[in-house]
Amino acid sequence: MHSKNSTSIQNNEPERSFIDQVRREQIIRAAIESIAELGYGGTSFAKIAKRAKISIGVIAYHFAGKDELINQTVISIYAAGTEYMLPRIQTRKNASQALRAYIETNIEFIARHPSEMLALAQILPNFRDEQGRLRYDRAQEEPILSSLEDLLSWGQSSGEFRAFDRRVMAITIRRAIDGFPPQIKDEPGLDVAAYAAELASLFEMATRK
Amino acid sequence: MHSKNSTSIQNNEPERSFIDQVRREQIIRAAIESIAELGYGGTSFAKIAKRAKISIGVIAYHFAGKDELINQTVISIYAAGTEYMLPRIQTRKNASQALRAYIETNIEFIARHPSEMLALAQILPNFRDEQGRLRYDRAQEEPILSSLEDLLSWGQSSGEFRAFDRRVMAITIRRAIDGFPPQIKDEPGLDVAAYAAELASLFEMATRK
Amino acid sequence: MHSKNSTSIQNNEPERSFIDQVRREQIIRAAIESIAELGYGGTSFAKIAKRAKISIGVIAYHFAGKDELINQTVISIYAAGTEYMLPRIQTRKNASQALRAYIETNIEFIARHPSEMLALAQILPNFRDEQGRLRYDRAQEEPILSSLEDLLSWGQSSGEFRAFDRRVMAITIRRAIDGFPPQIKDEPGLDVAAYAAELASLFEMATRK
Amino acid sequence: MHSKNSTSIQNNEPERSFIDQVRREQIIRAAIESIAELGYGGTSFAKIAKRAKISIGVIAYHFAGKDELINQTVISIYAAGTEYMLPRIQTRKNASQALRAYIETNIEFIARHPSEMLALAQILPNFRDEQGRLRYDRAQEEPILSSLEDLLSWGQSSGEFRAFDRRVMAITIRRAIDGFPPQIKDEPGLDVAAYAAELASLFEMATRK
DNA sequence: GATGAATGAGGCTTCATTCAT
DNA sequence: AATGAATGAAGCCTCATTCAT
Repeated sequence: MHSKNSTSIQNNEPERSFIDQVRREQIIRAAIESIAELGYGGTSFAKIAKRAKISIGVIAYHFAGKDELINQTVISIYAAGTEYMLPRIQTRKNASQALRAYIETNIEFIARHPSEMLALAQILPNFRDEQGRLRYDRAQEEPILSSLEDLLSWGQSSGEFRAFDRRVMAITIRRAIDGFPPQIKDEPGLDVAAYAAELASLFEMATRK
Repeated sequence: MHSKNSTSIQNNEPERSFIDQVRREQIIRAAIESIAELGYGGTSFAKIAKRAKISIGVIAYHFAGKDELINQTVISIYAAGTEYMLPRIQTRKNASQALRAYIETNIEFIARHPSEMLALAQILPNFRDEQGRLRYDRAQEEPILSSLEDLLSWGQSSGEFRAFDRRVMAITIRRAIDGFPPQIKDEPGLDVAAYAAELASLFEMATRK
Repeated sequence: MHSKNSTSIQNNEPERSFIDQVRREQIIRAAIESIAELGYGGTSFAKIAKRAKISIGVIAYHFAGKDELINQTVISIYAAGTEYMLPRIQTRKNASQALRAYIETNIEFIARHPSEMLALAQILPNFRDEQGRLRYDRAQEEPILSSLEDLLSWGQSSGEFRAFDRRVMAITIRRAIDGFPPQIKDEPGLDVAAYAAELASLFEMATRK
Repeated sequence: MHSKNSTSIQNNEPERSFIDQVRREQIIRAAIESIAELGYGGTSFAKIAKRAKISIGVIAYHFAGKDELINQTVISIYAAGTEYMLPRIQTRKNASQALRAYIETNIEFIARHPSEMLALAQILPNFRDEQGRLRYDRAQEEPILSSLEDLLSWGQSSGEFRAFDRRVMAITIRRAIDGFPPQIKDEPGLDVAAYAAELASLFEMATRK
């Protein structure tokens, strides 16, 4: 098995057998849960294997190494997020509505996938190469910020939004969203819809003319 | 040496010789730099010792263990932050001014102490006990959030601020601030004052009536 | 499949299907190339399988284990060597000519089969049993040395050669030949015929009366 | 401890404590014996540690890694060889005597240090880097061959030796010497002096006019 | 006939910690 | 006050082998 396809998003993936796919998903699931619960540093092949009730060697058989496992985990989470959010955000009448949808949909997704998002929040600032450089640095976040800035740009040119610095606004929105996973974990009974609405209103005030 | 300060009741800090204090600060400094550069997981006693040009044993001698070293590092950073920010934030005429000062002062401090804040951003979500529970969880952040909510409450009762959920607003402000360290690291030439002003304006719009 | 050939008594080789033979040769070829390039320790079933573009399991299916694969590889190389050299060495008029032919033919064969000989030079001193004893020790080389000593003996009794210790001479000749594979690998443009002639002359001087 | 100084012969070595030196020598000795007995591939930190009656971690403490241990082992063996042989070979009246001394001294040294030489014969063709390239390739042997060629050159210009290819002769002499360790191991009762004398005579015949 | 899947042993390395000096 | 030395646990990874399909 194996075959790292690293950080690239392209589809160099070799065809995989059904059983291989199932195992990989099972392992990724166990990895997500372990990282969400014990943190990135607290997660090891041994812990993942125990959680998935398989032997350690199975992980090494299905993934080329720790790097590939983590990478695939990130890809898997991003894919789930995109699949969920894309149709809910696109095709809005105006920028104001689109921004509200963007924020609310993100918060909803987080509330539905708290483990995934906690895991992601652990992996992103901890996953590094041998020299200690972050594997997912600001450059990786660029497309996310860019598309958000496009949305803000739309609102400004349409006259809905005031003249703010789009980059600062985009970053602030992202940080508000990214900060939600620990929130929901700490307070599981939280009214998610209300939180999302409050956050959307906050940025509506912050952006409007 | 050794002795966690939690054991001493009266003073909360055992008397330390001058040389001991110097060594501790030297080690904490090296720890901060290593964590900022290599991350929490990439930092070990060995790396800290090499950076401080001392033997590994010295660390074990001056700190009871890894936990105490990290704890003292956090305390040291918080102390520096409080010392810097407290006089600059207090004694403001109105809540609106106070909020602006709060945000700008925080951003300024981060820009002046990027390593400390990067280290803190690494420690907080990674420092765990044997069971995997975060040592610094939401509960530890409570006082910070509370005092910020007090500020917001002041603005609301004075009529300066609109009726928003104070907790959501406080969290969003904190996340905006906490997200700045990687920002300044990635883009060292960034105009900090402008960024701070923009952020302050953003939340001024978001809070005002 | 499987079945070490040592178990079959009569034939010393169980009947093999055509496809089985082809596969075995393919695997042995890949093994030779891998060992020649990466060394004995750097070669594994995984590396061989990748080079032969087959799955690891195939090797296990066609060979009872690593031992049998290596054994068959050695046998295959020896067979090729014998087939090449035997007709070129036998039936010489005198011992002096025979010795020259022996040396030159050996060097020629090595130059034509550098991978095989490099692999052999890796296997012989590394292939061991569970107790760490060499599978191919001095005893295995005995027939080769003996036949060479016979040649030397012939020259001494015919009066062509002086009275030297035949064993020491035989070993020295073999080591001169065995040392050639890395030579040719390091310097591919080497004039092989000249090297062989020089070596033959060297031992002509060393043996003649 | 640690501090690799790799393949370089220079003395970048940091000062070492007495106890550290003793441990390093002890570990190197155990490594030599293990490699001589079980081969390069059969030797591991675990085997070395058991032989030296220390824990595995001790090896990791005193050597930066496997590479440094093997490197230091080679250096140690070469140093012993040079120390033994240099005074016995230098200052000879003529080239013929010098060549005889060279061969006999080498053989004597091997007979006195069979484990070292067997270990060396294992390490040289097996010690490789991550890409599979030999750490000690032909280039490393160059100085040895060169000094031997110088000796041969001396004999040719003095009129003692005939006009042969010095490189081929030098290589053949080296291979004759390098082939001796397994010889003496296989036949411990061997008359070393006789073997050495026979070999010296062989090359005397091969070189003389 | 052939393969993908799984396993357990063993490899080297890093780590925090303890201890004698 | 400081350090060098040692340790055992745990980490990831590679390997030859076995087994069910």
